[in-house]
Amino acid sequence: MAKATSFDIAELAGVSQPTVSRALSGSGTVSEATRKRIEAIARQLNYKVDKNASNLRRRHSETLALLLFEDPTSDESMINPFFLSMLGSITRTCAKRGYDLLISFQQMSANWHVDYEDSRKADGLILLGYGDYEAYRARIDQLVEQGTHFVRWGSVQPDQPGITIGCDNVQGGREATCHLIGLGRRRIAFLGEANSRYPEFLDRYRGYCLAHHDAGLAPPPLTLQADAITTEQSGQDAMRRILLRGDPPDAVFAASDLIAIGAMHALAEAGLSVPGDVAVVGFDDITAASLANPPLTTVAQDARRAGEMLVDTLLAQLRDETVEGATLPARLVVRRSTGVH
Amino acid sequence: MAKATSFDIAELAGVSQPTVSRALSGSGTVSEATRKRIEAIARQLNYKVDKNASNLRRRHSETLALLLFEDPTSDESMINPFFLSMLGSITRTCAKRGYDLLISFQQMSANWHVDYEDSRKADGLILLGYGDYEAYRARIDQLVEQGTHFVRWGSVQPDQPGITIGCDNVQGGREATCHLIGLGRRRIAFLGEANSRYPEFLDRYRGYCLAHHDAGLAPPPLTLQADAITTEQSGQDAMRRILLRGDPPDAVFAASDLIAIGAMHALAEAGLSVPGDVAVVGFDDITAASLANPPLTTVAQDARRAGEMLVDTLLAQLRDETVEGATLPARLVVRRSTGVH
DNA sequence: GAACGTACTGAATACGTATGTGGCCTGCTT
DNA sequence: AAGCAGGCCACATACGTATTCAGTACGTTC
Repeated sequence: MAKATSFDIAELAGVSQPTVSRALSGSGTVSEATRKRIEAIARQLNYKVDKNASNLRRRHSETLALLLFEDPTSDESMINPFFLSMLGSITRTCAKRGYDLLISFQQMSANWHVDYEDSRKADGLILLGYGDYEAYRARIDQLVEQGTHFVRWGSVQPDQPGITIGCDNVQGGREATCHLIGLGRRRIAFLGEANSRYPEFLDRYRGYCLAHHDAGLAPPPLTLQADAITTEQSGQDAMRRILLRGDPPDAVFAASDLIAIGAMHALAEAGLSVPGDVAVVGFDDITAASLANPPLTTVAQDARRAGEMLVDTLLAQLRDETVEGATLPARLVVRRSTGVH
Repeated sequence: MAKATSFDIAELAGVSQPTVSRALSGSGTVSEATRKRIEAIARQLNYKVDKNASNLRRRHSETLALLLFEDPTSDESMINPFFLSMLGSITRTCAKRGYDLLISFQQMSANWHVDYEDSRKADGLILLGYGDYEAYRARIDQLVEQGTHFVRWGSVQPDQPGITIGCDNVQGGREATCHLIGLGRRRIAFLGEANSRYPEFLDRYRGYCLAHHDAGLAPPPLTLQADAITTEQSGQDAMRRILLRGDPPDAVFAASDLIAIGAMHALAEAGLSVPGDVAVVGFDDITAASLANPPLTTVAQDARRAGEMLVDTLLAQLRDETVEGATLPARLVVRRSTGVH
């Protein structure tokens, strides 16, 4: 049986096709009686508006596209857990607003930027992805230039093109470090790239430095810092390197939970206890943080709120409202890895 | 600047619109010279085929929809980690095959079933969701009746409507339990609903019983079984209940990793060591399993393979090929929670 | 009773692409 | 020289909906 069209309904109802369209979209001025009749027939025929035809005519798709980039180096099956938790919030917010969500995991090398809005598959784009901002800056510039509607999750910087929403990584790093200082720790290591490739990490590192300053302490020495990307293995390696330098730290602030968990493994290897010898704080509050042993103190980003804001900001932009980026507060979640019950 | 259409290109190239369409779709008989010319102009105008118009005309959308249901009871922000890992594989496979992916997290109460294919937003559906099969059986029947194209991940049963792909939960449960028996454990608890609401859990329970039979042991007593759904809290509660019955087990086979991790917390509370006093095995091999302390022995489902099979089976179905469900093997991953290094 | 507003509906058309059909041209066969 | 095949292309049209415009019928007002 072929799919029912609005013409089929029109014929059965003894009206014209436009009347059917008006009756079902609710907006038109259609008498109550004919509307009831049309709706009944539509239900009976299991009629659904053809989205393609409708989108073509109305020139938008009621669909957003979520583009998740990854470092080309990361394991193919592995997705950053924090983004996954945001995914839930984004899909739910889209559903609430009546939008569909297209999803795509892109390597940054692919030229995703030419696709979704240009081909009218989506009305706007949500860009998600840690990482090497400079590497895709050119593509973002292109999006701005083309007038593509998009929002981005990431580190909020003053001179960025486009709309960016992110959490306050500086404040998060500051609170985490402040917490450790408050516990009497004075040799606090930082694990995570402290250069400009990962703006989030850089901000967290700056918060770490600021906390030292706040407390009137000397800036932490570079011997207490080691580069790591956000994998468990990388965190473990970084921790090992610091321990090899001798004179171990009494606390660790890791730029992500995965790094922190890797670091805890390295500490266990070295016979150091957590939090007895070394207190550990992570960042992100992924599921595994509360499941770790001991449960990991961490800085939580509000994934639900973040997803909502991304969607709602993008929708506002589609309505041609003036929108701007935002910074969400980070929240310290204290668990046993810093020795507090 | 308005978007370029195939007419614009046609005019600039001095040909008709159909020729542009044929040149760009590659299929038509267009001379090499004009094709090159058209392609150059298209690139210059940043032309992209309008998907809505194209889909309308061709009557399919090159898009699949992934519908993820959840128990209405589960926490809104929490998504089963195993499905998240499958998500990565599904999106990537879709991308490889040239399909887009729509995603939606549905409560089972919503009437998702009326939507995606009927409105031509997607050519087919992938249904993902643990859980109470009976509760949405009626909807699946309706999908079959309507001739909707879909595949489902779940427990493979003989009399099911539609195409189902799943992992061999019986074999997985059998191997896990066999592993524990091989370690000399004889009082092996099972955590997870052993009734029919969750067919996967039921299968794992059957594997657990079969392993006892294989080894010539008596069927395990019901005092060693406790119901749990797949959350950490529920696992912890279930383990506590069993411990309260006295005469603690020397091993635990949990129907999911989250349950197992909860159980380990309960064991730690009770002062029992893992694996010394009690060996623990989970199911799913979620990320947190390897991060747990001690790292959790578990039964891995091959998420990458599963995602590929779901997509490819669905695509074959769309090509009107005869397809059938399949069962993927499960693989035991031994870690320290069962005391083996 | 004429003029007019109101409430509803139908005819026509546009959205942008893909494809069936038929025509023109060139080059070749007999 | 007539016919024929094949390569290349244009014309016309279909896909299913949303919207503009114009019309009809009816009630209202003076």
